[in-house]
Amino acid sequence: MLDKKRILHEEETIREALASRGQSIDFSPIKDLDLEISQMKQAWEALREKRNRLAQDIGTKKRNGLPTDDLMDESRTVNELIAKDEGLLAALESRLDEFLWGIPNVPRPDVPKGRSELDNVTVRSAGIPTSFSFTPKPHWEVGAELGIMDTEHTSLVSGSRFSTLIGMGARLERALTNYMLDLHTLPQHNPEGAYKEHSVPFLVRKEALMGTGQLPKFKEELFYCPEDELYLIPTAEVPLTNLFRETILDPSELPIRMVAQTACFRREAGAAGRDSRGLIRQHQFEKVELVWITNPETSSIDHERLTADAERVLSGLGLPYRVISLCTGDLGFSSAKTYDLEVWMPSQNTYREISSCSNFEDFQARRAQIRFRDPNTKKTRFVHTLNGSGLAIGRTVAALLENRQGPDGTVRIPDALVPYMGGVTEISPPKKGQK
RNA sequence: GGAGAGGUGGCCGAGUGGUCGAAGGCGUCCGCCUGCUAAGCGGAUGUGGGGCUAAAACCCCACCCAGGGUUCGAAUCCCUGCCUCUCCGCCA
Repeated sequence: MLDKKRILHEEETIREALASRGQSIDFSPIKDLDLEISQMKQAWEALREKRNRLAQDIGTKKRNGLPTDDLMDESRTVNELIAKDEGLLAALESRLDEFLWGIPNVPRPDVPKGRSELDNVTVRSAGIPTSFSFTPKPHWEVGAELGIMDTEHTSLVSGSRFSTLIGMGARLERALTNYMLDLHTLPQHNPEGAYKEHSVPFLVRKEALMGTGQLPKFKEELFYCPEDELYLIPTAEVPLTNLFRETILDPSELPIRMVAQTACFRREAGAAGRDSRGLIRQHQFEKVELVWITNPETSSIDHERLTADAERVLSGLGLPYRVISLCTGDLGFSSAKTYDLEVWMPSQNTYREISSCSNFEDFQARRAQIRFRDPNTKKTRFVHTLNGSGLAIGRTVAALLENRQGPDGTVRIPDALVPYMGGVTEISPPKKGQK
């Protein structure tokens, strides 16, 4: 959520900034509503003051045994006016809220301008696209031939966009999870500062999703359990960030670095037909998520650090990737700046997103009321929040199967992962007659 | 699922209809005292909004889990919801 005052004071700047992400928003309703609300509120407050006075006077008189009927009548009249104002105020405020909660974040000035993903800018790349002496297969074929991945039978169980990893496939997923968590949590891997591991709920309330920005606008993307009014998390960002909702932090606690491995659940409404095969776009996938709660003064540098932390996972696994800066038109609703990490996918002969690292500045903090006390002014300020995948596990499995496949279908395990695989260095196709 | 208890400021905790934004304690901050530390003494110390202001001081409104209700007046009474705890049952 944007600061209402900022909208009123820098209307033109913000209007232009939002236009750069393809949103044309007319702020005049906000101006009108705000004026109307503040006038009405002042009137309402004056009435409350009057009622408070009357109630006090009645108390005093009663104690002294004096009559109070006239004051009580007056108070009743005032109360009617108050009730009337309150009804009007509530209606106005909910209209203003609806407006404010639906406005996306303002891009940072250093975000490249553009209309769509075609205008995203490659910031750097690492490794070179894997070359093969044969035609590389898509990961679902590699996985099926290795007997480590199933979708056919799984669809009978859960429908489309679900899969089952089996044997070494499941082991690979577990190894990746542990590898990533170690990389982020162990001090020897993290000279800049280790992440604290969290194990969080997968079901959350509406308020948490409002806080991080998935609601109210993107309800159709979420799985929902109406009986209990709980939503399945689309990312660990939601429980992690909201862990600090409605808190005032001491600046010495910042930055807070958290990591959590969770399943993530997404309905993928509107993605019909896209990436329908394989592990790229599933209703449920594992992800290791990094979250920072940090100081506004350092959030920009912190964003670079967080991105570098996610990159270390890819380079550690020897996967070719590139970092792109999302242009204004491709930026997510809550984000002020986003780097996507894209891994090379040989079967598609292109890079595919495997991590998204964003700086939300105070957008989520304002929604979730996460603040800290500024030691200089002694006043509360909103923190900045950052998060990024470190990494999406399913997509990492896919990338490894594709980039490290051999002509006979054998997949070599990266050195860094071998200890986590119990010493296994490769996954080979089952011999004929075996399964 | 059944029975009961409870949710008050950073924390503990008092407060059952009016002078309560809330006693007392702890913590924190400032000052005094002190060779240093501790103790001691004095003072300050919630959040949001509005008015006034150069800025403060100051004044007003709201907030004692949330939402309703009763009342001239609610932290206090009633209802609903949420959450926590205890016991029983069930269960990974």
